[in-house]
Amino acid sequence: MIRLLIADDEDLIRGALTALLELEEDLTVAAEAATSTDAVRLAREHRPDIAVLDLEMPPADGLRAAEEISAESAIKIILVTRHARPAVLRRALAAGVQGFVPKTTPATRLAEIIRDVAAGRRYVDPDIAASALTEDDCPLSDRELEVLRASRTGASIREIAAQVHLAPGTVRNYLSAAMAKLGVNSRHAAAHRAWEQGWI
Amino acid sequence: MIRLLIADDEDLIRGALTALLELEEDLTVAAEAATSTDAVRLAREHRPDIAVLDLEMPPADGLRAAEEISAESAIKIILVTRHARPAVLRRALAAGVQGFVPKTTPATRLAEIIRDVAAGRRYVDPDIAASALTEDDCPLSDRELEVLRASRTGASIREIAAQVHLAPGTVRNYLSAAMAKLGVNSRHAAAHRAWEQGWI
DNA sequence: GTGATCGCATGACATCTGTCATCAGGAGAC
DNA sequence: GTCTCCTGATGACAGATGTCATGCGATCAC
Repeated sequence: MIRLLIADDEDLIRGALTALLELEEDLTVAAEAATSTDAVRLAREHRPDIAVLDLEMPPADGLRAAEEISAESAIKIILVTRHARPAVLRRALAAGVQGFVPKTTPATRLAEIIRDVAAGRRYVDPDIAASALTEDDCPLSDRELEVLRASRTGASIREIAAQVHLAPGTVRNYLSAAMAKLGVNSRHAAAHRAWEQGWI
Repeated sequence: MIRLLIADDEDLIRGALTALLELEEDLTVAAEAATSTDAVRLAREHRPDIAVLDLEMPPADGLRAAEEISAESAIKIILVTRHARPAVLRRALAAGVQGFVPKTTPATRLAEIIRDVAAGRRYVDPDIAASALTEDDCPLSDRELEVLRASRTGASIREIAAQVHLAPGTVRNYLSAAMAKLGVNSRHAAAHRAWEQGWI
């Protein structure tokens, strides 16, 4: 019997996933978590074989939870995400996850993937993997990503500067560099583009 | 037996919901749709008792599908959404839906809600309904919403003007008015705020 | 040591944005 | 008819933003 931890912030989805997986003879849901912190705690308490984590989960995202769980245990991790971009996959693999499943995967496949991972194999969505190999990597530096992230809410240069503890002029330089790299001419367009690509 | 149409663009979620609902003795899933256009078509073909539609669904959103379905048939509609804001609820009720269910609803409740709606009652998430009654309505005019919508991707005034077929100066006026109403001082912050509120 | 590179900052300049006052043409109200 | 709204448009102005050249210190290779 493969024991699972299911983590998703949306009760409806989490419950539906649990129902789906409990239909399988060899799978059982040992615990459910609605937040990334709960996921880490419940993984520690219940020691499931596999943790199925949603990527989009407050307060820290599922990636952070995945890092923590795999750092302190041998629990295998399958990351489920709506925002399946090559960049996200890269980050997920770096965090030590064994499975990467976009929400566009047919529901019937999920149980098979779980069994695969339980058997020690890895699973990565083939489409995403293919794009990850061909697509360009993120050309932005850490600082550039940081200021772009801060500008997503429409903040002014001054506000961004305060947030990242830099001089306003410096912020403008980073934004300018990012805009040039992304081929746009406003930081808002740059932030939008970077978000689309899964870079921030 | 209550016959259902399930529409959600994410295969995994749709399949999980189907599994969840098929567990109930008196419910059966007659059709599944992955797009809003498919939802309309399958509703016409299969004549389910109730259509369970995800709000966030390409190409037109679930609201549009809900309008079309309820315009041409007596099929009852339950709208499921991640982005449950009072403004969205208002629009949903105007579109003629019988049930409004945020994805934070416990999975165990969904079947009960479906039975309620099938019995001719309405269901609206109580929290959202309460906020809808107390919270301020959207203060923005149609034009203001239109230009804000167009500015979400970080477009320049000139690009927005081209999109909405107005003079650049006029666009600036509308944006300025919207910014004043929302208490911010950049159109990007205004667009972000309006999006947060579910107005665009 | 020297030199190269990198991260952070500054200042000058042209352009874009946001604000505001104003105007022209319709649509209704009376 | 006149008067009043409303939508769309224009122009002027201040301030914010994007671009670019430059400076300064720390680090690293040699």
